[in-house]
Parts: sequence; structure tokens; C-alpha cells
Amino acid sequence: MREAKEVTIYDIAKKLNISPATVSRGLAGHPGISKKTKKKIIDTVEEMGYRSNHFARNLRQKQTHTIGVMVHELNSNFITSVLAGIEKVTTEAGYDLIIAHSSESAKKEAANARNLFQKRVDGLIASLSFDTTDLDHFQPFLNKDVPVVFFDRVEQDGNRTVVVIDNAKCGYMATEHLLSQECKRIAHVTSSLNRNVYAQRYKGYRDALYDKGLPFDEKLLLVGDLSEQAGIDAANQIMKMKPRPDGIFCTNDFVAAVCMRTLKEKGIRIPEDIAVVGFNNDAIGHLIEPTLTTINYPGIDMGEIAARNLINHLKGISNLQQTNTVIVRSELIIRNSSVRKKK
Amino acid sequence: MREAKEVTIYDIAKKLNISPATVSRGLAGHPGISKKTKKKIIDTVEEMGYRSNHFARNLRQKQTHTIGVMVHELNSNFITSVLAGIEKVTTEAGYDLIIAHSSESAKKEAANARNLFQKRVDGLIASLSFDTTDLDHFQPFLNKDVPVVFFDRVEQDGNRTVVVIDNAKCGYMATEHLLSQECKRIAHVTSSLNRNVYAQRYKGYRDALYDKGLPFDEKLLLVGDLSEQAGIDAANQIMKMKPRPDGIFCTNDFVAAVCMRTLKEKGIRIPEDIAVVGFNNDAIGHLIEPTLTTINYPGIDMGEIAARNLINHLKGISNLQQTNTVIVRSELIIRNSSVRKKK
DNA sequence: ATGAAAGCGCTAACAG
DNA sequence: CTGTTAGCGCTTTCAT
Repeated sequence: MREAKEVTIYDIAKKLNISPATVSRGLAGHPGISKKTKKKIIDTVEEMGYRSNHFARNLRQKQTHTIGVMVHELNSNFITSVLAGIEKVTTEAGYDLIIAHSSESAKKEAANARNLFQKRVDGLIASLSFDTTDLDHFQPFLNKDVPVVFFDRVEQDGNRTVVVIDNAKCGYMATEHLLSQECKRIAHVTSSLNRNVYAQRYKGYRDALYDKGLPFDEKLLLVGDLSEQAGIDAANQIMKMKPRPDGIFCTNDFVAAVCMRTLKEKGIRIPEDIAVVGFNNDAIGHLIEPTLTTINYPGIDMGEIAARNLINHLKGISNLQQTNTVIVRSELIIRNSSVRKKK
Repeated sequence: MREAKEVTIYDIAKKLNISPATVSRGLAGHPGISKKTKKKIIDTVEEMGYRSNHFARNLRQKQTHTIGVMVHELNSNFITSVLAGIEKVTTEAGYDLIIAHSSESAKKEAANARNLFQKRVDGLIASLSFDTTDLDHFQPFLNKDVPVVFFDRVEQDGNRTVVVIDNAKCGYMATEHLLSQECKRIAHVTSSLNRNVYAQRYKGYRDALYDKGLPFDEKLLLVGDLSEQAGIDAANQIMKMKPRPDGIFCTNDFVAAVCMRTLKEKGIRIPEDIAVVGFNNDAIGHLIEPTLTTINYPGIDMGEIAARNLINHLKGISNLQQTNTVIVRSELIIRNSSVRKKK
């Protein structure tokens, strides 16, 4: 059953007594190839088990029809829906995808960037890792005019094409909701404020407090690394605070869930003693008890938009420089972890 | 800052007044290139910003140094640890990775297979999608002697290289544990028994009952698609059963969590009324209440083993035909959802 | 230790 | 509508 060696367009040309160029054109769907020859070609291709050689093709065309995607992690609802959105658009447009993930490490992110650059992707879609501080590793792409679109975790220098949600607004909504539930002292559990998403959510949190005339207390800001331990630590710190906070706004659902568990172990009632709001609308949100109020935003749309922008640019339909920032809708989903007020 | 065009080995050869062949050899670390020339080459490469052209190289060598990974889904702890294991080994061995996921669709799996075949991966590591029934789409790889290693979800025809856990044993352990907690009527919530993993777990479940002298009741077998709805349905069916089961063995943690939530909403106490055991040791397991007893198995090891096998084969060190089946260790983790017996 | 030359498989320009 | 030709950038004999 083993096939001896690779079939090339020369083989099929020879068999058909036509030139390789014609075969190539037939396969590429060029205009100006008779229906008959085209059919013959397709048939013979099938018959001989020909598969086109990407490398020869890319070598010739200097295009890979591949776009690279760099994400910080794979195991979240959000990221997988973004990927689904990207896939949908790129597949339709005839592009392949290479997915690389950095495990939240700037070093690995840089390595991935190098790798994708080597692989000569036609374009790049990226969300930054947790501890990425500079964008030097993207410079090679820009130097070669390989378009790059960032989503979610982006640099805030306003100089690149980005697809994001309005994190400040979301932070505001979350906090405002807690305030509406008569929380007076709201802690904010988050991560490095160097990352745009966390900085913006924090800003929204502070703005909401400010608008309500409440003072901001620095002690209520708990910065960690979003690990399980970070959630436990945050909960423990909250327990020690005097007076104890009566609301928590967590920057993701996992950490919110860990906090809630830890607090409950210590006898805190949620939402009566402390109301909790998370972020991301991950699956855990409605498996834990009480179910978690959170911010939802459509990963799939973000993916589609990012991909569409990139591809339009590649096809010369649009220019990335023009559409600098796309903001995707987002919403507050109210569940039991935060509702204390009788209707 | 834009570089005009790609630097090739010809450019660096010209600059150094040597031949392109020498440059190629210098870069490849060939023996029989003087240290001096080699250094000159490396320096110039650096200076001129040369990057090697994968396509030309692959075209010439007919090797891609890339291995393909096909998984059914990305958003689970298990899969991401497998990927981490694979990555570790392949990176060390100088191979690149292309990750494709089928979203549990056989159709998409076949499309991915075609794509990876087109891309001419040197080898393949795969876990089957939920509804894959035949392995025809892997045939092209075998025809071309591209080695394939399967892990976790595999075909049980004993004719390929597979890396798995002993699912029957795990099913046995889980059920035996429930029995030891004085469960008398244990439901099994699982998925299509055509998939090896579920069939084996089911077998373990039945064997444990048998060994304890308990009859098997067909009504206690609940087959669904592992969606949230499937979990809810299973719980509802269990509520309706008379007599009601006092134990549930679920084939994954997510479904177990959904079941537990649904049962609790109906006033069932866990583990007092019904004890629950899951499978996979996902993160939710210790966020829900009560914490979930489950089966743990090391994805990272499975990934490493699968990758190592493949690479050894590629390097001619070993032959895949020889080591047909690798079984990785697994263990029962006892948490609160199942413990009813006083010590 | 290095060079010359051929060729991997494809596509695009040019010609007819 | 189709053929001829050249060349993408690299590696690899075969020489020297």
C-alpha cells in the first residue's frame, strides 16, 4: 500500500501530454483553461494521488497563506471562543492557522514570535502574555510589513490595531452593581496593573467609587498573579481587614471562585456578608455556589473581528492603520453571588 | 526601518567572497569547515539579519521538522497538560509543533488530518474526537510511512501505537470506592460506549459491581454527550428512579459538577443521599461544594511519552511497531463528594 | 576545507 | 487556450 514517491505536476503533465504550467493553472482555477483540460487534470490528480507541495509553492510565491495566532493560554472559555471566531473567518478566506501559546511567559512569547516569523506567517493575531513588558519581539513583523492585530491583552500605546472590550466600563459596571447592592467597602482582587486589561478595570472600579462619593482605600486593592494561591491569599487578607469589606470585584472568575470557597470555609456568607463579582463568564461561574455574577463578552466576535481586519488588510481591501481600535460589546450578568437587595 | 528584501545565503556568500555551499555548511554545523570561516559566517548572518528559508530547505530535504498534534478540544486541564508534555520533548528535540483541534467533530478531524498531511508533518500525535468512527483519514499518513501515535482516546484494535491509562481499572477503582462507602445502587453517567475510554470505564464499573455480588441494572447506565444539558438530564433521570440511586460515577468532572448542582437544587444531600465520583481531576473539582472525588492521571507524562516515542521512531532509535501500548499510571483522589463512612 | 552545479516542485512572465 | 523558460533559496553530490 506504500506509494513509492511523491507525484508532482510533471508526472500528471506527462501522463496527459500537456505542460506542467497548464496543470498548475488548471489546479489554481485560472481563467482561460478549457473546461475539458481542467477536468482531465482534476481527474488525473485524483487518480495518481497527487498532493501539491506547499514548500515549492511558498518558495515561489513568497506567501504562506498561513496566519499565526499567539495567545497566553489555551484553557479558558474565552480564548477557545476567540480561536473559534478566528478559525471561522480564516478558514472561509482560505488561510491556515498556526496557534502558539506562551503559558503566560514573555520569554516563551518571544520564542513563539521568532518561530512564527521563521515560518513566515502572512499575518499575526496576538494577545500578550502576563508578564510581557515590551513589544520588541513583534518588531521583525512590522519591519517586514507583516500585519499584526492585537486583541484583549494589548499595549496601550494607541499605535497599533487592537480589538478589545471597554474594560474600564466593565470595571465600572461591576463596581456600580456592587454599590447598588449596598456594598460600602469593596475590595478589588486583580493582577499586575501594567497589563492594560487590569489597569482599565481598576480605573473603572475607582471611577465608580468616586462617582458615588466613596473614598478609595489603597488597602482594598489586592494584586496577585491569578493563581489559586493568589485567590486564597486575597481571601485571607480580606478576612483580616478591619472593617471587613462587604464586596469583592475579582478580575476573573477562577480567582473569584477560589476566594469564595476560602471565605465560605471561614464562615463568611455570600452574598449576605460579602458580595462577589467576577469577570469572563467562565463555566465555573454557574457551577459554584452561589452562582457567580460576572462580566460576559463575546470571544467569538473578538476573534472574528480580529481575523476579518487582518484578512481585509492582507487582501488590500482595507488598511490596518485606518481602523485602529475596535471595541466589542460586553455586559454584566447578575447571578446569586452579588444580590443582596430585595427587589 | 523596513528591510528591502530577504537576505539569502548568496548575499552573505558574496559579502564574504566564499561560496553559498560553504555558508550552508557553516550554518548547518558541518564538520570540515574551518573555525574561522564559520565564525565569519555566523557574524555576517547576524549583521545582515539573515533568516533561513524554511521552504527552500524543506523543498530540498523533504523533511519539515514539524510534528502535528490533533486533539478533540483545547479547554481542559488534561489536554493542556498533555500539550505541555509534548512541547517539552519536541522542543528539546528541535521539532516544531502544529496543533489542530477538532471541536469533537469527526468531520473537522478529517479536515485537520488532510491539512496536516498537506503540510507534511514528519509525525503525528492524535486523540480522537467524540464521534470519530473510522480511521480512514489517517491512512494517508500510514501509506507514506509518517508515524502516528495515539493517546487517550484511541481505537481499540490493538494495531497501533497508543498511550493510554487503564480506564477499566480506573472505572473499577471509582466504583469500588463508592461501594466501600456503602453505596448499593450506583448510576453511571457517561458517553458513547463506542469510544474506548468510556467503554473501558464502563467495564470497570460493571466488574466492580460483579465482584461485589451486586446485580447490574441497565437503567442505571446514562449515556449522554457530556454537555451541560446532558448533566442536567442525567440528574433529572436519577431523581425519577425508584429506588433512587445512592451513588453516581460520572465519566468526567464537568458533568459530575452539573449533576451535583442539579441534584442539590432538588434537595439531595451529597454525599449523604448520593455520593459522587468524577473523572479527570479538573480545576472545578475543588471549587465546587462538596469538593469532588475524582480520578487523576498525568497528562504531562502522557504527552511526554507519546512525543518521545514518536521522536525516537523518527530518529530511527526505536520502532513504533515494537512498543505498541503504553499504560500510564492513574489514581483515585478522594474528596468530600463521596465520603459517607466514618473512619 | 571549499567551490561548481544541479535540482527539489512550483508559478509567472512571455510568447505564441 | 497552452507551452517554454527561468528562478524562488537551499542542500548535496562531485570535484579539487
